[in-house]
Amino acid sequence: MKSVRSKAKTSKRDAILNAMLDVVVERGFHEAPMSLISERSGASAGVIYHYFASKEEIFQTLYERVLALKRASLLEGYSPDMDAKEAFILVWANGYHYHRRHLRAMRFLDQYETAGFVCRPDKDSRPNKRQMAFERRFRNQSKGGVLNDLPPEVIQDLTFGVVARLARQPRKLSAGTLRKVAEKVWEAVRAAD
Amino acid sequence: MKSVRSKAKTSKRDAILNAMLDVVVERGFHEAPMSLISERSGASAGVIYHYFASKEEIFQTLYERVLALKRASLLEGYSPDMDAKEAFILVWANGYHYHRRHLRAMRFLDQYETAGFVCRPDKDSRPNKRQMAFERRFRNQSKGGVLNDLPPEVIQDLTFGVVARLARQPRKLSAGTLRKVAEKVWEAVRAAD
Amino acid sequence: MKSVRSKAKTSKRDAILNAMLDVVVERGFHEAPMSLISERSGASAGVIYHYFASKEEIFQTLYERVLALKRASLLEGYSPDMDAKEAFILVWANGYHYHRRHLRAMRFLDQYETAGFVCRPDKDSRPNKRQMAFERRFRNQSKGGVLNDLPPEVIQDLTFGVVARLARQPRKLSAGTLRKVAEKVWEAVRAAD
Amino acid sequence: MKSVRSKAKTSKRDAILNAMLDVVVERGFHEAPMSLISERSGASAGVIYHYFASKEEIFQTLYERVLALKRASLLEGYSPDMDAKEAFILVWANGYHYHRRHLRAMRFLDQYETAGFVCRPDKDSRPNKRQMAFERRFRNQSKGGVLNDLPPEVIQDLTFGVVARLARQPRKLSAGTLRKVAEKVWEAVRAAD
DNA sequence: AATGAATGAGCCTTCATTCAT
DNA sequence: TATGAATGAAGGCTCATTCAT
Repeated sequence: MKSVRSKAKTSKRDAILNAMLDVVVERGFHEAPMSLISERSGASAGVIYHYFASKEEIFQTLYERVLALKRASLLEGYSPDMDAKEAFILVWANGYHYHRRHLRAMRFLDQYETAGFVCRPDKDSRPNKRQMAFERRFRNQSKGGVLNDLPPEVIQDLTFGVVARLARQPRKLSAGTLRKVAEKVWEAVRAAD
Repeated sequence: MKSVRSKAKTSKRDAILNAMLDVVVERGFHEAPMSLISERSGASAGVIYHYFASKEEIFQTLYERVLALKRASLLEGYSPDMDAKEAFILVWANGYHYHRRHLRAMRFLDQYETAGFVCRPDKDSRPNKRQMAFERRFRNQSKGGVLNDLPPEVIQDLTFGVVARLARQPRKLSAGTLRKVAEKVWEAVRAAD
Repeated sequence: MKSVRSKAKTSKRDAILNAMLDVVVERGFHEAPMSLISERSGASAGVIYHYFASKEEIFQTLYERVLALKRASLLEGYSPDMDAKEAFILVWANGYHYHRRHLRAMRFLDQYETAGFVCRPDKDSRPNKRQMAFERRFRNQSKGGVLNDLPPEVIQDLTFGVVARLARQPRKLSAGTLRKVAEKVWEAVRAAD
Repeated sequence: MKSVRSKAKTSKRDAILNAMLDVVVERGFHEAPMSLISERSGASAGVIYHYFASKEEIFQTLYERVLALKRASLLEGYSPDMDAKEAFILVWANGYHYHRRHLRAMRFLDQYETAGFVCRPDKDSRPNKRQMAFERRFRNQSKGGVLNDLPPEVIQDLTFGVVARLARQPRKLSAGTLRKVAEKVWEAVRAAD
C-alpha cells in the first residue's frame, strides 16, 4: 500500500518536472505558464503547490536534477591505467553521447543559464574519489597534470564547451569524425612533450 | 529645427531599443515588462507603440540590429596577402575583441536564440566581395581552401564557437594567451601540410 | 454538498451574465468595462475568464439566451379552434406583455443588433408542431392563410415590429387600448373578406 | 482668399463628421476610435480638437445634424388643400423615401439612440408655420384633428415607426405596395367617420 | 493528496486628448 | 490651422498562487 502511494506521489512529482522541462524546451521560459504544466502533467493547479513551493522551485529542482545527471556518467569506462590520450578521448566522447541522449535536459540548462537565473554553486556535487583522481590527472602541467598551461576556463571551453555545442547540432557525428575531433582537441590542450 | 526633431525622434526610438537590450540582458526575456522599458527609456507607455507595433517587434528589430553589427567588423585589418595562419589569428582575435566590446548585445542574441524565438534567416547579410574572398580561402582543403576536412559545423564550432564563449568569460584574456589559443585552434583546423 | 457547489457555480455564471445585461442596457456596449461587470457581479476580474473565454463570449451567450427566451412564450393560451381574429389579438398581446416583462433583455437585443454584432442565424430555433401550425394559418391569403398579400416583411413589421416598439414605450398601455390597437393592426393585415 | 480658407475649414469639419458617421455605421459606437476618424477624414489627430471639443461633441453634432435633416423634407409637396388621406399618404411616402436616401444617417441615429446616449430634447426644432399647421391638422380627433384617439405614442409608432423600419429593409417597396401599406396605416389611425 | 474555483496584481496594448512646433 | 509625438489612464486578459472542500 505504502509503496504504491509513494510511487504515485513520486510519479506525479516527476510528471510535473517533466512537463516543465518539455514546456520550457519547446516554448521557452516565458510562455511556460503553470496552467500548461498542470495540463500536461495531469496534476491539478492546486497539488503542484503540494510538491513545490513555487514555480521557481520547480525550475531550481529541475536545474539541480539536470546538473546531477550531467555529472554522473562522464567517467564510464575510464580507468586510471589508460593512456592519457585515450582516456581523454573516451571521456570526451562520453560527453558527446551523453549530451545527445539528454538533449532536452541540456537545452533546459542552456535556457536556465542564459535566461539569467541565479545559478547557485552546486552544493551536492562533491566529487567522489574516482572523479577527484581523474581531475588530479587532467589538470595543468604546472600543477603536475597532463594538460598544458592555458587558463582553466580556456581548457574548459576547448574541451567540454566544444563537445557540448557539437552535441546540440542536428547532425550526429560519426564515430570516426568524433575521434578525429577529439584528437585535435587533445592536441590543443595536452601538455607539451 | 528639423534636425532636432528627427534627432529626438531617433534618440527616443533608440532609447527604447537600448532599454530593452539592457533589461533583457539583466533580467531575461521573462521579466522584461513594457512598464520597465518605459521607465528606463524615458518613453511613456504609449509612445512606445508609436515607434513599434508590439513588444515582439522591438525584439525583432533589436535582433536584426545586433546581427547586422556582428557581421560588420570581423575582417578589419585583414588582407589577402597575409599568411594564412596570421590571417586566421587576426580574424579570430577580431572576433574575440568584437564580442567583448559588444557583450550585452551578444548576450541578447544568446537569449533570443535559446529562448526559441523564430530566427528568420538573415536576409540583409549578403557578403561583400572581400568577405566572399575570405570565405573562399578559409574553407575545406578538398574544396581548395586552407582548412582541413572536418565537417563545417565542427570547424565553425572550433573557431567561432570557441571564441564566442571565451569572450563571454568574465576575465579578459591577455594578448599573449589569446594568441596562444588562436594558434592551438589553428592547428586544429588547418589543412595538413 | 455537490448541489451547493454547482449552485454557487451556476449562480456566479449567471451573476456575470446578469451584470453584463444590466450594464449594457444602462450604459451601452461602449462603457461596459469588465471591471464594472466584475464589481456588479461580485466575481473577481479573474474568475470571469473561468466561465467565459472572452468578453465577446459573454455577449454571445447572453444573446443566445435572450433569443431563446423570446421564442418561448408567444403562443400561450392559443388554440387552433379560436377565431382567427381573436387568436391574432391574443398572440399579439402575448407579445406585448412578453416584451414588457423582459424589457431589459429586449433592450440588450436591440443594442446587440444595432451595434452591428454578427448575428448568426439562430440554429436552435426549430419551430415545434404547434408553432408550425400557427404559422401555416397566419400566412398570406394566396398561400392559404388568413392574412392579406402584403409582402412578408411588411406584415412582420406591422405586427411584431409595432408591438415590439410599443412595448418599449415607458407608459404601459391599458388592456382596452391594447385591444384597440390589436384590432387596428388586424384590420391592416387580415385577408379581405 | 477668405472664402477659400473658410471653405477648406468647412470641408474639413465635414470630413470629420462624415468619417465618424461612416465608421459608426460600419463598426458600431464601440470600435470607432479617433485615430480611425483621423485617418478616414484626412484630418490629423490634433486638428480634430480644433473643430470639436471632444469625441462626444462630434457625436452630438452629428446627431443634431441628422435630426435636422430628418425634420426637413417630410412636407415636400404637401399643401393644406389636399384631402387628408392623400396628404397622409404623401407625407408617409416622403418619409419612406427620405429614410431610404439617408440610410446611413438613419442607422447612425438608431445606434445613437439605442446605445443610450443622452438625447437632449432637440432645441433647434422649432417647427415653422407650415409644420405647425400640419401638426394641428394631424392630431387626435378629440383635439380637433383628423386622427383617432389612440395615444400619441401609438399613433407615432403606427405611422413613423412603421415607415422607418420598412425603409431599413433591404428590399425597396414598389410604389404600389407602398401606397397599399400607407392606406392600411391610414385606416388604422384615421378618425372614425 | 487532490481539486479547481477564486483572487488580484500585473501584463500588453489602446485611445482620447494635449502640446510643442 | 495643422501636425503628430507624447501622455497616462483605462481596457481586456493572464497567471502564479491560495483556499474551501
